[in-house]
Amino acid sequence: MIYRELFKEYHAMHRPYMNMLNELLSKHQLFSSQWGIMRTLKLEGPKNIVEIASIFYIEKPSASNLVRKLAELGYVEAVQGKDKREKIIRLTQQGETVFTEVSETIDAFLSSIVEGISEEDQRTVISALETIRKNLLK
Amino acid sequence: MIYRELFKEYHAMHRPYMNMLNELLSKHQLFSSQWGIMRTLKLEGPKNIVEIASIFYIEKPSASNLVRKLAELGYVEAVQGKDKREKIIRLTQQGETVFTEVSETIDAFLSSIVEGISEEDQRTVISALETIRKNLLK
DNA sequence: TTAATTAGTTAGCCTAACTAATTATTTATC
DNA sequence: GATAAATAATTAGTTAGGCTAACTAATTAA
Repeated sequence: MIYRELFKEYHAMHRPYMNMLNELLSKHQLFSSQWGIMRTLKLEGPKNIVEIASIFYIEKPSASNLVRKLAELGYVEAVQGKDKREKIIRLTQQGETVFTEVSETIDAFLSSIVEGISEEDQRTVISALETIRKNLLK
Repeated sequence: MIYRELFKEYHAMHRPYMNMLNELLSKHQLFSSQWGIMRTLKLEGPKNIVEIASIFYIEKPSASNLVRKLAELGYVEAVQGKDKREKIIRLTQQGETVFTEVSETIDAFLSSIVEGISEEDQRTVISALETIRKNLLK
């Protein structure tokens, strides 16, 4: 029954975490969902809408909307692929610059909130969360 | 930089988890936020709106709304305290019954998704999440 | 007694998701 | 090669689940 406590603590930390994350991102007119997309585009390269939806386990219209907002901010742009229906989304130059800036803020924030957790324990957490996700998807 | 991976995995599992949880709860017209309140009232006894807001790190109007919806479902009721402004919220008889029923479903679900994670590792995760929450709140 | 505080609600806003239906294009089938 | 089926993306409309500002009613402090 220890898992009860696990998910209780999970829910307890979620809102304070999201609130703080969004507060930090708001200085750049960003929200966590949009930031997630920027991070993915930076680390994994350009992606189309279907790919973005699948990476974040959201529906296409949700992904499409988030990308539209990022494009309005000037942080991403679409290039047409071979397939004329497809929009390949990538960071703009401005997006790259903002990413670098925000990345520092977020890194400082994240490293501050894991203070007191050993690297070994962090690895255990990663592996546990991964197991949970995989159990959910099967 | 291992914390980057930790929060990446955190976000990756969050949506599949919430989707499944809400799907299970929907059979009883419940959502995860409402379920959280029912669980708290069951395990910790009656609470007023301010206490509920503080436990879930949400604002008073948000707590008030969630309680109103639970009351409309007939799962909770308010009794007046000594202070006439105060509403002390508790589970109704129907709420108790539903809690027991749903609890079984949710327990089965949660235990299925932690399959493959040792109890020791689960304790490590709990302790890590708790550390993060406390770092966030200081 | 009056001012400040507190509990709760109402109204209106926003993010972040969803489904259903539509358009444009590509791929598969006959 | 024509047509049917599938796919990429969008539009329109809905919802949960938060938020702030402003309010009423009751309590506490000055």
